[in-house]
Amino acid sequence: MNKCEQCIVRQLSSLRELTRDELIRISHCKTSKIVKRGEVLFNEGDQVNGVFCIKDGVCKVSKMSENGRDQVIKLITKGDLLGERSLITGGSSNLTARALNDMEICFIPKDEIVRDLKQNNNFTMSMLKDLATSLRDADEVIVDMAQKTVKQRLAETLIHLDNKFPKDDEGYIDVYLTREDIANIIGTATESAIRILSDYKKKGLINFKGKRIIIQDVKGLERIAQKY
Amino acid sequence: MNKCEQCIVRQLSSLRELTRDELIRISHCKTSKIVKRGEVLFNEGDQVNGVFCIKDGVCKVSKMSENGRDQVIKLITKGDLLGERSLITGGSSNLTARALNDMEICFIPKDEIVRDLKQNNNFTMSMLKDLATSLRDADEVIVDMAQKTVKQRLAETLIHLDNKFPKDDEGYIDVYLTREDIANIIGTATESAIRILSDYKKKGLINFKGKRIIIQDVKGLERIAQKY
DNA sequence: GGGATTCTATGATAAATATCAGTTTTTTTC
DNA sequence: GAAAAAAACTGATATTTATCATAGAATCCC
Repeated sequence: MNKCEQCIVRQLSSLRELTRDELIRISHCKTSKIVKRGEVLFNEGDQVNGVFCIKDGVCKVSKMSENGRDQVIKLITKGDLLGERSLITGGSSNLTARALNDMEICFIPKDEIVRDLKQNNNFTMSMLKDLATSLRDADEVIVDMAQKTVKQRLAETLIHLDNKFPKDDEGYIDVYLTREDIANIIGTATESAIRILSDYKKKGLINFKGKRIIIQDVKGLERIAQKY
Repeated sequence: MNKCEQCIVRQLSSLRELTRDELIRISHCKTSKIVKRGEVLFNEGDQVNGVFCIKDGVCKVSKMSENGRDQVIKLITKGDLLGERSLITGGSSNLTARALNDMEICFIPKDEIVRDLKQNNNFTMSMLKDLATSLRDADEVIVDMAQKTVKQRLAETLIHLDNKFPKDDEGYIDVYLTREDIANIIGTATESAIRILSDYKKKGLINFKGKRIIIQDVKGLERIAQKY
């Protein structure tokens, strides 16, 4: 069994507020798991009876729209927590999580987390701060979705991906997204996303080989994302 | 000075978790205020050094998009809290709040709330639950903005307004929104909102006299909002 | 390693939505 | 209560985006 103490997730998430004793207890009840690319961590409507710690890999968290298209709400990556919101609201998940590549995760049962939330106010406060920040980010997304064009949103998403993910040896953004995934992040038709990507490539803003994308002109993309 | 104990806001918000003693302390440091229609409670970028309790009236909370259009994120009404998120994240507000009609509000200084958050875990947990629920709602909004047509979003907004606000003697929804406000809720041009409203009126789904709107066929609106 | 499948790409067209211009109506203000 | 300002409305047109159809490229899978 791996120690939680040195875990990357502990360093980056609210779990850093747990005391040594609490951490030891968590260490003993957590379970580790490998999730293969394409596999589902949980589905919309599932009861999520705990919190996932992402030790490695990336997953997309999405929600099915009433008209049958999937909307990617966020990408969860190494060091992140997943499922804490459903745990707090108590009900089943409103979102689906699916692995984009092979993942290494731990699962902490609900009761253990709830116990710590009730007893360790620093932990609760840190969680509160995280949620408040997420809400602020959500406001941004809502404004962008409502007011910006598809071209602007794609430019923004490319910048966002460039910031969030590491680069491989040649500088390509290290995340496995199909064109459909990208379209589902910005909320457009796959064909539209493809067309705009090709256009940005032609203009020298980006380059790509298949799914491997590299940003060549961040300033240019920023100009598109901001200027109307 | 009004007692906080019987206040509507206390009944409907996380403040219900405060103990009698905490409430008495809050009672003594809060300030009451009248805000006239059109006045701003706080602007994007302002330091909001406390929490607003809405005793009466309605305000719109919006955010300016980079292309210069205002997006209404939510409507805040009688019984709601306002400003707690900025308080928790610590920084300045990312949103602007403006009164839609005359309002009666109380203001509780930041330090008092923070003190209670640190000492009363029930209060913190309740706040945590509220934020988690708001995040879930935000997910819904993001999906709708990204995937639904303007017609669908307007239908949805009308249903939403019908649920959220009381009705006057004749059954009209009791909220003062211009056509531009409505357009800024659904994220479209004012002219588009006007056209679709007229269309819905012609189809007998709604009726309106000026800003006073009445829903005549909820089922019909639901069908539009859901079916693609 | 070759067939099946999924993914990417492109053109043609249709549909949705924004913009611009101008008019009428309502609301505010003095 | 009249003038000014703001809001609501309508038509014409341009732009954006989705849809449909089809073909080539990459990937998966025995």
